[in-house]
Amino acid sequence: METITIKDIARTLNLSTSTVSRALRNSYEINNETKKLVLEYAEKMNYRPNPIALSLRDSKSKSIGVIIPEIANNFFSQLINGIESIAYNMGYHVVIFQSHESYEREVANTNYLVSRKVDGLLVSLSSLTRDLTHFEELLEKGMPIVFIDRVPKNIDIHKIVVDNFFGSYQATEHLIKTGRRRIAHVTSPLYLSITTERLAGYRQALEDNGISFDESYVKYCHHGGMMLEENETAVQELLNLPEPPDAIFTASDRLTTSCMSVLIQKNIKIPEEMALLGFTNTSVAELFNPPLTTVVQPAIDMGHQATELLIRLIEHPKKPTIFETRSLQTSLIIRDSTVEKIVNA
Amino acid sequence: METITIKDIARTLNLSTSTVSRALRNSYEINNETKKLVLEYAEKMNYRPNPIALSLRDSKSKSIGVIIPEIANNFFSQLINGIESIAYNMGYHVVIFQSHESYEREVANTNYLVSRKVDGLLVSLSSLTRDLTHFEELLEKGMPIVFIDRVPKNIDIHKIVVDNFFGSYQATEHLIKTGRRRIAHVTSPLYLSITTERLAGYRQALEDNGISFDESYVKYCHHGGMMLEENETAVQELLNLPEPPDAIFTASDRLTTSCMSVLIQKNIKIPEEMALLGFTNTSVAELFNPPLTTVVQPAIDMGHQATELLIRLIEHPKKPTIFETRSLQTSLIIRDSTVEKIVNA
DNA sequence: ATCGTTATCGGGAACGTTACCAGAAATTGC
DNA sequence: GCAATTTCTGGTAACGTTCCCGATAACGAT
Repeated sequence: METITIKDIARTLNLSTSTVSRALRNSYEINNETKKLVLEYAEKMNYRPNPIALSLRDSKSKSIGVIIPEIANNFFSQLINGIESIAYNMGYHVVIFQSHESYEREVANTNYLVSRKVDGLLVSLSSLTRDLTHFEELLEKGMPIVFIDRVPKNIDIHKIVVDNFFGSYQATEHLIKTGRRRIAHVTSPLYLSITTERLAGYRQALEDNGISFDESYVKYCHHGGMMLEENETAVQELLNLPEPPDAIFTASDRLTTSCMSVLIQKNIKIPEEMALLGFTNTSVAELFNPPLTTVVQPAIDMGHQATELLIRLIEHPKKPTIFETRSLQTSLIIRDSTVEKIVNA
Repeated sequence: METITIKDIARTLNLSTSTVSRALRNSYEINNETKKLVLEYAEKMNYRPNPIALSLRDSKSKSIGVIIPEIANNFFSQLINGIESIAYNMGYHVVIFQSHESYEREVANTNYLVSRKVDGLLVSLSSLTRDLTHFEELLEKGMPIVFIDRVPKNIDIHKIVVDNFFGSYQATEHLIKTGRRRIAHVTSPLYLSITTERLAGYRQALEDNGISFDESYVKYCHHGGMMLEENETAVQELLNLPEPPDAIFTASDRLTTSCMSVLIQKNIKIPEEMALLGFTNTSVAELFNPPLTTVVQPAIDMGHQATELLIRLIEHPKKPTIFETRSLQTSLIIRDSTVEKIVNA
């Protein structure tokens, strides 16, 4: 039962490949009986067009490439689910690559996907990506790209983001309203847009509430929480401060869980000694000890929107003048890690 | 800066495509100066061979397909990381597809990957897959396939599994030794091999310790924990028993967290009223309330072994007589969800 | 000088598909 | 009844690459 081709059909049916091809595409210029003949035989033989041949011919592949830092992270895996559901419905396939927060792998993945003739790219930057020429070149060639969440700064691009400023503002405000004054912020490297935006929201919330911003309360982790030691020292440095914080606000998924892990390990009571609140999409935040107050991003919806936009760009390649930015809302889910429970005396 | 082909090189260098092709492959029958000329020009123009054309020609793609239930699950995302690292080093690319525990999507993904000419397949069955003809056909055609974890029963195949019997036995024994007698088992559908093996280990441990097996303590969840309601009723039915269990042993990742979620929701104290122990690879089990005792599978190593085996099968297509089964060990990590803490009086 | 070798290169086919260009047969119009 | 049109089908090139088969020249060897 080898795979059957148009040539095979043509041979057994005594037709030319052109005729078979057109019959299969239901072309108007083919006799109905011939069509029926071909279609039935193709059906019987379980004919499937060879996508490789099609790709080679049309240099397009009906597939979109996804480059993300890592899939073992609920935000990104939910994002992928959002991407897949739309792509699937619109007849596109999704090819996923992880950069593992490495610039080199991001570049390698990009090159490979391009040579594989993906029709478009969905990208969330690695935390170590500072140089963007690999994407800029593609953009100039006209490759449709939509960036998600971790988007480049200072380039005109299509992007799907959340209102990081507000999400961060709201979170910080919540901490202030629940009585915290010395709020630390553990975040990603400054050259990522999400970092500056979240930092700005945090800072604004502090200042709007009469708390002066203190740079020593801000820690930047370059590996996005992938290296526990980095996180550990960040937290330790915070604890060593003359006035250690009474709350930590973490800016990304990994950072949040690894900070919590460090706090537990150091036997610091949450929320009594230290409130904890973080950006994360973990599905099990309510199982944590204590259940974790989180800023969650609409990952699935972001995937939907990004994919819709990308496929629109692919199928209607217009003048690339208007770059679209869609900004979605985060939601703050309050649980026990920021609110002291009233213990019965 | 369009992509450059062998033809382009041939034209500008006044050579034939054959010569250029051979020069690039460093063939012996090409003059060293010509070689140098071609190689330097190719380098300068950043020539990259078109993998699509190569695939079409050789009907192989230097890529392997992965079909798993879902990536938003730590076991599978760790598995993927294991797969990727080996594949990457051996020059293969990895194409990931999710079945979302749906038989239809598993079949669709399989067909697509085959038409995309992947050189081999790594598969972990969906929980709703009972018919295996889509894989059996491929096997007969000689497609290299290695199954992982959720493997078919009653077929001769290559597979990487864990010693489910022992993992389960050990877990159940731990529950017994910590004083539990009425141990429930929440698991996947019976037609999955992991289900019967884990069930057998559970049963054996009970009987070896003088506890008779009671079918009413076993609940099968067909959607692998994807549907919370199914889980909820399972737990509720256990609680409604004349003698409700004092421990629940869950057999898979999703099942474990969703059971815990139900228990918390019903305000049942863990481990005092109910011990909980489950198969899961979640990286945050220690953050849970209480920290969760888990049976963890060596997911990354399983990915390594499966990929090594698969690539060996791809590159050395021998007689398919000897089917290899590699069985790895699980490890029981004891935390508070099964051990009552001594509370200060 | 003729022939077999060696070194070096080009031509063409093939992988599976579609699009363009023709051409034959059938049908229409007058 | 003949030209014009419609209806249907076939041939071929092209996408990028490799490989098989020849071809050409130079070079000794006989």
